[in-house]
Amino acid sequence: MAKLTIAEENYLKTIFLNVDSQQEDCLVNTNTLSQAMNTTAGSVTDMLKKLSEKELIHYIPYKGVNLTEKGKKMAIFTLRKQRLWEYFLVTHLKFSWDKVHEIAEQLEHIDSEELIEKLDEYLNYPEYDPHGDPIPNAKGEFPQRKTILLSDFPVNTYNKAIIAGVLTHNADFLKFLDRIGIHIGLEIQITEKIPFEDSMLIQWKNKEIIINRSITNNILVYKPENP
Amino acid sequence: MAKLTIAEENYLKTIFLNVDSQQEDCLVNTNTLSQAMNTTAGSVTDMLKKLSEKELIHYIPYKGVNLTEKGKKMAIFTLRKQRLWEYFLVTHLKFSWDKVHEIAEQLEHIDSEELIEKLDEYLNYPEYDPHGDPIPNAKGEFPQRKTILLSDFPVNTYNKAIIAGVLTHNADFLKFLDRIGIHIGLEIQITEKIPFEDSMLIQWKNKEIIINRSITNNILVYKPENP
DNA sequence: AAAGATTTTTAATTTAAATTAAAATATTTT
DNA sequence: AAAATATTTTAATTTAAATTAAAAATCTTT
Repeated sequence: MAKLTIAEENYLKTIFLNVDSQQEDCLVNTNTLSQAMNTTAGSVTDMLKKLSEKELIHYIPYKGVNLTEKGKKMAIFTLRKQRLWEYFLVTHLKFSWDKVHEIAEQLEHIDSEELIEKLDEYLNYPEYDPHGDPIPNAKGEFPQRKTILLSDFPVNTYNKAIIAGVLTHNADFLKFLDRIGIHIGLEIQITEKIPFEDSMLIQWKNKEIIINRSITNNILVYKPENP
Repeated sequence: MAKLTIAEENYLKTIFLNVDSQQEDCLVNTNTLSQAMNTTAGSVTDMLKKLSEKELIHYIPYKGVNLTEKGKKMAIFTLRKQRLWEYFLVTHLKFSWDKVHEIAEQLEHIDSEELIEKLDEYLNYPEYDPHGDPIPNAKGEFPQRKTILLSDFPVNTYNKAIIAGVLTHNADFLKFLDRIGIHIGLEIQITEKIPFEDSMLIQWKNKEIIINRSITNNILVYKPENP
């Protein structure tokens, strides 16, 4: 695998995360990247030219970018590193899930495939990181799981769900979830949808709370195996 | 603690390692540093000016450098990080001691005190790394132990020694030690000194070998508690 | 103590990445 | 479809670090 600079790895990762979710040949535009990476459009254009030179992206000026197969491979490997480190930090070093982001951002750029494969083995090949994000395996394959947004959960047809992950890693949001007791793996019951702010009434054990769309739009869930 | 660049941390660490062993107000010179760091004298001078600006070193042009208290603190913290990571790589991820150097060189620059303190706790506060180098604690204090070079061991007065550490981390040297079965903690018996190449006859269990000065000059030993 | 050798510093360049402001191109609105 | 607005690119600077070659200082030798 060719060696990339830290900035290059970060760009590829960000492009991957902004293109993946959407349709086939969708392009990410310059501004989206400059915002996601907290930099300016000018800096982004500069870097896009370099990445295009190296055949890591398909770049159409004024239109946007896409990853090449090579670029996608690198982006997925960076994600793999990031998520394995996050898993290690939370499960072994006892970091809280709202604090691991910055540290994993640094650790993910350590350049050693052997390190990552040994770390993966040591951690016993986890499939999901502490935020519920899938960890690609050494071949770059993601584990499959059908999840939906809590906000899209069909209350009428069914009403039990298990928390699978979160869409934002914003520290305040994560601390808020800690505070109310929501964590990955928790089984909740969705009792009612309330029009005001698209709120939902959810409950588990002896708890019953109302959360609005700013919460439900950021939580992924799946249906339990045995209803 | 003020934040340093990777290059700055490396310079401080190298100065520390080249000044520490010798007398009180010894100075390291530019050329020593350029060789130790695989760079040119010109680059070193540039960096020395910056470090001096930041009051991390005492720099006397044409004479050499020394660390200030502040610089020493930073250098020791960098060593702490490097050695804790080496310990982790060998004891937990099962790396061999000849392979950890490059990776630890990268890991030591991850910027998070909390990470290091949690790692230290997780590792159960080890005092020596896999090469036998002392790991400073969170206060910057080194464990104390009286070791001597195997080549200086007084064969006549006493003849048992325990391997404490190695002075070079050269991979071929370490693999050689693996090959002949010498490892940290091994108790050996020093049977004889032989003038040719300052060789020594050493033995343990059913093994008996002769090693010359290029080996004995790079091995640290100490005397067993109960002779 | 002067000549020659070695070491150090200075100064001019190079590279990767970021920033800013101006110019060019798209998109949206009327 | 032209005008107004958004976005994107270009070009000129900035910063950290490294390199190279020339100039300056120091050390060694006689």
